[in-house]
Amino acid sequence: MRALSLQLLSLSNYFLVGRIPFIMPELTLEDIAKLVGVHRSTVSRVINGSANVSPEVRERVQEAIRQTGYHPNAAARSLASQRSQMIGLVLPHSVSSFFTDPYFPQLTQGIAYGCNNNDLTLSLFLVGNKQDEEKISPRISRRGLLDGLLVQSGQPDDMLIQRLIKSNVPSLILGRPNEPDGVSFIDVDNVNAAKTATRHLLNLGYQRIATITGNKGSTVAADRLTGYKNALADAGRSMDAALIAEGNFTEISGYNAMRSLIPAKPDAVFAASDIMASGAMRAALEANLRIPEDVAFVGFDDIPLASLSKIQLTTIRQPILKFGLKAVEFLIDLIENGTTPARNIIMATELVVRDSCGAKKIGESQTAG
Amino acid sequence: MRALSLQLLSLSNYFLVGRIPFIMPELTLEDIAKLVGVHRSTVSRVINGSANVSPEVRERVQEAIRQTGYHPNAAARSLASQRSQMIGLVLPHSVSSFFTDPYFPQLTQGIAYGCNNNDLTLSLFLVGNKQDEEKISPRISRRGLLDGLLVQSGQPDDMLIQRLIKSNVPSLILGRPNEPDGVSFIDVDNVNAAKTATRHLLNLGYQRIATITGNKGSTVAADRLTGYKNALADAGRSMDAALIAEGNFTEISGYNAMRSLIPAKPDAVFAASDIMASGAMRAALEANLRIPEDVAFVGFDDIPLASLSKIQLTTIRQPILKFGLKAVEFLIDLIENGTTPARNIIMATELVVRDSCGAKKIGESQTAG
DNA sequence: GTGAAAGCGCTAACAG
DNA sequence: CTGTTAGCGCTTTCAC
Repeated sequence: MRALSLQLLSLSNYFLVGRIPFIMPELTLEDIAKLVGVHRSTVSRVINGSANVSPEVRERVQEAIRQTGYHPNAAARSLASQRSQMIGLVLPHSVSSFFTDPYFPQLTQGIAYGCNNNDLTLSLFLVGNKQDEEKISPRISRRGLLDGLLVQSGQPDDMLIQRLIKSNVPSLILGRPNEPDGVSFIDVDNVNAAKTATRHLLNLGYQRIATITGNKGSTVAADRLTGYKNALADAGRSMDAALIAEGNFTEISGYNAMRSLIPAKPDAVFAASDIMASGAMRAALEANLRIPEDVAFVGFDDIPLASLSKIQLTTIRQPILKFGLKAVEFLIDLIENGTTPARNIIMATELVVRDSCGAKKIGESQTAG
Repeated sequence: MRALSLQLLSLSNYFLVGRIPFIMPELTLEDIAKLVGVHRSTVSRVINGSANVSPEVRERVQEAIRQTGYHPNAAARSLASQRSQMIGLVLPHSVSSFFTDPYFPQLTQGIAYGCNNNDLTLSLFLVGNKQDEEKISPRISRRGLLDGLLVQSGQPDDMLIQRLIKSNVPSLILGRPNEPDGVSFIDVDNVNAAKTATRHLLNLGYQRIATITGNKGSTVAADRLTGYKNALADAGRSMDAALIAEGNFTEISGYNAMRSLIPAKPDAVFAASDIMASGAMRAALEANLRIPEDVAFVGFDDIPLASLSKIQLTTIRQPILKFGLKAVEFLIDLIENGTTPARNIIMATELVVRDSCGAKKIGESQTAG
């Protein structure tokens, strides 16, 4: 150990050690190599876990790295290896509900954990406005920066997505894309989930089941509406346009949608997100409607609020965290094994029955009766 | 344009164009240079906005770049310039309330927008567990990856923070650090904000003002508690330990804290976060206490929920988005002008009066009387 | 199993 | 104003 320190003094970076004693010198591979008495490439081999190094040399190199606190330079490594070990997460402007709905934070968390598990660095691109789009797009397309891209699916008019997909870097779309031709994506089974939710209401005996949809144009919203319609059709029910209201995945839009729905006297509502369900329930309560006696609710997402609010929300649980982890693994696969042909993964969801749908009360009365 | 395409064919990357017609060739500076008929460094100059280029050449180069869709290689640029144009945002494990509280998502958004404004790329490091810490730390310290670091202040036992600060890359702590020696930070004026909140309750005539604190050990929690105590002391009130309950910035902790507080019969509560205030109000309602008649509430943060819930919350508004933008600018300053001596920025907050504190009702009755 | 040599694609003095 | 010349610190054949 003493010998090591002395040798350090003879390195090119010595003066740094001398002048600013508490700051680590900016060591290079070459420095470590000299220290150990081997060639640069041997040190590189042990760092990269190559098999062709004798155990004895390997140990000495590792010891030197430990002692000196050496870290390889990321830029140099990227340049030489043509791999940055970095992936990007792109959230288009159209998902501006970004941080009002807990969905995206949780998704981001899942992706971040996925990156941790795989020794990847995550870059976050949040598009705030049209200007941002112009500035972000070249940053993302710059070669040598990102090994792969996770792109959140948004509105059809998001040109950004189209541009990025064509940018040569392996991409995976989060959510069903508007134009799914030739691009891989990962999604949850929104159609079946919404169908399950609606059928649950149907099974409970509700007659006038309304729905509050997400932004028209987004594939999530479309798929959940399809599920709702399918359930009704399967049950032989007719569709009533007065029972379909459009929201945009915000609380206030759920509130407004519910107010527009009330005249049509729904006895149950399937909302395409918990946040909207929450707004809708607020509107119902304000109108002196009892939940679930006068009007029952089922949401979508299973955000924390769903189980915390006074009237606990029956909802569809999305495996958001798992979704993020899976997305990272899928992208890695795409990077390593090529993006063609395009593939996709559809993940299952789960119905969580709580109070707002009235199942428990109905169950009780049935037991009582 | 046609001439350009023909010339392109003679470049080293031509075969790529030939085989995979729809994929852009991996152009280099050299390719653009040959195309225009100038030297590589001239192209570099126009890309980097150097003044020393004749307008005519500049225009020709820019045209070629536009036509070819050339983007400089990020790794090569970082390596040569010793600047990556990337900063990191590190969220230690101790802020695991990360995505249950809208605070952090909003902060992240502010920082992301700050990066957009300054042509910076943002890397996100979310520490999920102790293992992550070991894996993330070397990634962050790798030279050549990050120009600077934004580190969220957390618990005193977060060794990660200490390690990062010493890692040689310019760092800025978000929130008052536990050991502020020699490191720059940016924070909101928690002490004064909490004092303002408490004084507001005092001025309204409440006699038994309780507080729900954040995690013991975090500086935010400590500062807000100090503000509460200061306000009481300034008003000549004695401190009652039974009126201080500890939470941890989660909804459920606010709920539990309130339940433990109820026997002490507080007539007002200052909660150190809106989320906790929300949990506390839930507990109060459950105990058949009216808000604000039986017990008044003031929160902290001004999250969207505060103005959306049935009983609108009086709270302290933090300029979270602005805070994030400011943090990025501060960090840039630190990167460009050095980190010593350490400096800090303290941002002001604002009291937002709504229904939960009873000010309006008291105002009405005063007006009436 | 290890060393030598050749770049990865760019920036940045330095001449001229 | 532009070209030349060195690298930045690493990976990766290729010999031996």
